[in-house]
Amino acid sequence: MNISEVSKRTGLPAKTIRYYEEIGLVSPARSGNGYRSFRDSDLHKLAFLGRARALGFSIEDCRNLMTLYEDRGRASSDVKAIASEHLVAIDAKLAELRQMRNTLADLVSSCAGDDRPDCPILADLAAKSDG
Amino acid sequence: MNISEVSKRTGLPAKTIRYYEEIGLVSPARSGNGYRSFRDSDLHKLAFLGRARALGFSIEDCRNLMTLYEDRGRASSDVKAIASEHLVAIDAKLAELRQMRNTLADLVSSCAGDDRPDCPILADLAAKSDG
DNA sequence: CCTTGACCCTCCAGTTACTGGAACCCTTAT
DNA sequence: ATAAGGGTTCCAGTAACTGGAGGGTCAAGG
Repeated sequence: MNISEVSKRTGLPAKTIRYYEEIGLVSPARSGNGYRSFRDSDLHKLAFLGRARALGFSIEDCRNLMTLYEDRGRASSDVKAIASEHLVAIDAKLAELRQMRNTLADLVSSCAGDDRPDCPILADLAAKSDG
Repeated sequence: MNISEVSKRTGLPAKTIRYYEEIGLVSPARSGNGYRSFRDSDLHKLAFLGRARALGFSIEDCRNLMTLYEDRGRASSDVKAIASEHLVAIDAKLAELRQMRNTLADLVSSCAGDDRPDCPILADLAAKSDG
């Protein structure tokens, strides 16, 4: 299977697939002309990676998850540990974003948005808290 | 005022302040010994930048906001446009993160997390949807 | 046989917003 | 003289790709 077919089936850009090979996440065979020749197992791996990435796992997390996936003697606690840590990070990010969103939404709604210069958004950004 | 004092007052790392100078966001004077010599206006600008960055605005947004801030003839609509666009982006990011969080939380809670290999997390990542 | 178009390849540079570190200068106190 | 604690520049690295140049390969059509 050539790269464009794999790209179509996994939803990953060909560039990304080449990149994943470069960093050792997959190792497709090569045919005589130098083209990458993907086996079903490669396709599988790439699909796995795509889903893990879609859940926000870092490449290193993905690498570790993949290793666990291929280790029949793994402990599910190792998988859960990675996922739980990621969940904590997501929650932190969410809290931060929500905070930003609230502040920003307040500012936006308080700004007239007309052709005059007065602007609570700029006023807030310029505010010195030290009185 | 030397850089460490500015760093202390703005909460920005000295490295970051130097970086902001490098990309033209501030232009502190120099004293005879080559040290950066920050005026109050520089401090002001840096504090402004720090707050804008804390709201998640990109450096380019910050640059534009700063320009508007210094333009007495600005229209508040221009400021509002930048902020609104950013708000939309934040909302999109929030939606994406929430989705990830929900899926991930489900997976985490369904995993025993013991020393056995069976793991719904890996099962989900490996799932082929094409039946 | 030649060309055209759709593939594929490698390699290099750029993205975002810093951060770490090396190597070195300035100032003040001991 | 030296040591501590500032400051300086410049280079490299981070995360995960993405874009583009320059160039082979392959199948079909004339």
